[in-house]
Amino acid sequence: MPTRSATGNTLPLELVIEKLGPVLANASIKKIGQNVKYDLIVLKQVGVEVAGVYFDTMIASFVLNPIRRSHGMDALARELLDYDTIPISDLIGKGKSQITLDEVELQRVCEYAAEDADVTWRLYQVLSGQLAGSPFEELFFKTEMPLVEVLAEMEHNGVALDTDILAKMSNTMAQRMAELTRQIHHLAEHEFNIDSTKQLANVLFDEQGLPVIRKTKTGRSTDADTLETLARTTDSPIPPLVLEYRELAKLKGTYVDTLPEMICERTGRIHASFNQTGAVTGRLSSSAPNLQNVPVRTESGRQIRSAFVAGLKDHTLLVADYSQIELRVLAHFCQDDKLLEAFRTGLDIHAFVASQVNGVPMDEVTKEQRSRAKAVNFGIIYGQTAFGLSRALNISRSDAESFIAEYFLRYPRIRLFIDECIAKARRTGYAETILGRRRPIEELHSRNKQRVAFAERIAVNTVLQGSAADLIKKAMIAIHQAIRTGRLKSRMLLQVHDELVFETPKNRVKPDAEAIRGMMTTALPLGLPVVVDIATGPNWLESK
DNA sequence: GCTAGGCGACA
DNA sequence: AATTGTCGCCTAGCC
Repeated sequence: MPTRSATGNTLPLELVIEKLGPVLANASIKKIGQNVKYDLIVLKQVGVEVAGVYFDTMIASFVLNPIRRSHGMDALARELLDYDTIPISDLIGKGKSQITLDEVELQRVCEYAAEDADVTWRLYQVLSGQLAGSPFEELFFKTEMPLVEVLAEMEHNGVALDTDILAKMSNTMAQRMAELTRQIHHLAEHEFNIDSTKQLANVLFDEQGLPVIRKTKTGRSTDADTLETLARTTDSPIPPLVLEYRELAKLKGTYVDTLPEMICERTGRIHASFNQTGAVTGRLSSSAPNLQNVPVRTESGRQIRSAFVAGLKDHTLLVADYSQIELRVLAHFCQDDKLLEAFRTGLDIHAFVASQVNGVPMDEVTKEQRSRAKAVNFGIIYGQTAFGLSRALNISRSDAESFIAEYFLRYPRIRLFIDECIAKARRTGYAETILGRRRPIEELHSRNKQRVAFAERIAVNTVLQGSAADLIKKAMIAIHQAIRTGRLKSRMLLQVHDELVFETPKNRVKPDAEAIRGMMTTALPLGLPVVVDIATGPNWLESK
């Protein structure tokens, strides 16, 4: 049964369904136009390109458009289209050839959307039959599909930005960068482009005669690690200046000067895209702009968060984040008694592990011991080796080895879980999350040892990262439902993997916070406490 | 204009 | 070789 696409070309249904499997397994398909404004761009591209390059994307919109329709999202799409006239051409202009939409083209885009919705609605009905009773039923019908609407609403809500704060930061940073530039050029005894790693390497390693620490694929590394080593081990004054310059350049270029340009004229807010299949593990991704990597680690970076504000009168931002969620998921899967016990009694998990591994009481754990335990805890999630740990902690490899050995001695069931993840992936060809989301993993049978090791790390990490993603998606759907029924007065603005940001009426903070906490902690039954920390404040910095 | 590489922001 | 998953800025080099 061939299905007519938006462009009038034929697309065999069998092919569509064949394609859908990997989407559900969240394989290699990178782009799904699941958000309204992006969908329309995609349709425009499909109209221009036909089902070639943009094939995968088109499939995705086939699946997702009808859901929007069934939830009355078409009005939302029209509303967004209105103000997205300019961003559409902007976005296309970014990577593709420049296209400016005039009135006529805009009309055509709308027609494509309508026609596509008709076709995909029929397709969806067929797919429903295909998927009913399949292993993907819960994941597809109860999670990913309902989430489409949640994401559409989040994108529609947008987040308010205080541009005055950023403008002031920009000025301060520009001054400091000019001063750093002057100093660096003076020390190098000539001007050069500090942003160019190639030119910087020439200055540092050729002209200044500093030792090469590490090589990249094409040259000599000048990354932060390298510059820190140079700052520590040589008496050249240049590396620390470059480090400071780099930090400022990154913040200014990526956030401080760029975010204000992304403000929608009509709404006065930033409407990022939350991409539903942007990550192979089942996590969301965010783009245009990416609001999932807004700085928080360094003090100057953190300040950028103060520009994200509650944009409605008598509202506050409310931030709810899962505490140690991936470690809790690990505890859920491996059922290690000591780990479960630690979470059930609400202990500081890193300090607890440190006390176990070092054989000292909890209250005698040093900062050093705790931070090592923390690094190992994260390392487990990433499939770390002794070499990797030694580098991360700046300790000897043998120390790292003995620490890891001691760790697995204390937590044998974690070792068992890791081995089972790998064995299962080898047997079935995929890693599987708590909701049955699958990620195909091919390289476990490779003859290349390095690739096998990589595949093994993926096999473990995907289960943990993906299950945590499943959990928060479930929570988002529940919360969205409560918002729809009016039980909650908050609006969902952002998702940052283990964190949700809301805009909440000030007089509703208490009831909404408790309801949100309740839905986040019970989104899926893990068999151990799930802890959610909640904070409020006038901006994203002070809500912590 | 487009792409690859280096780098670095986040969980 | 050496810890998972993303997005995006900037440069350099090719067309």
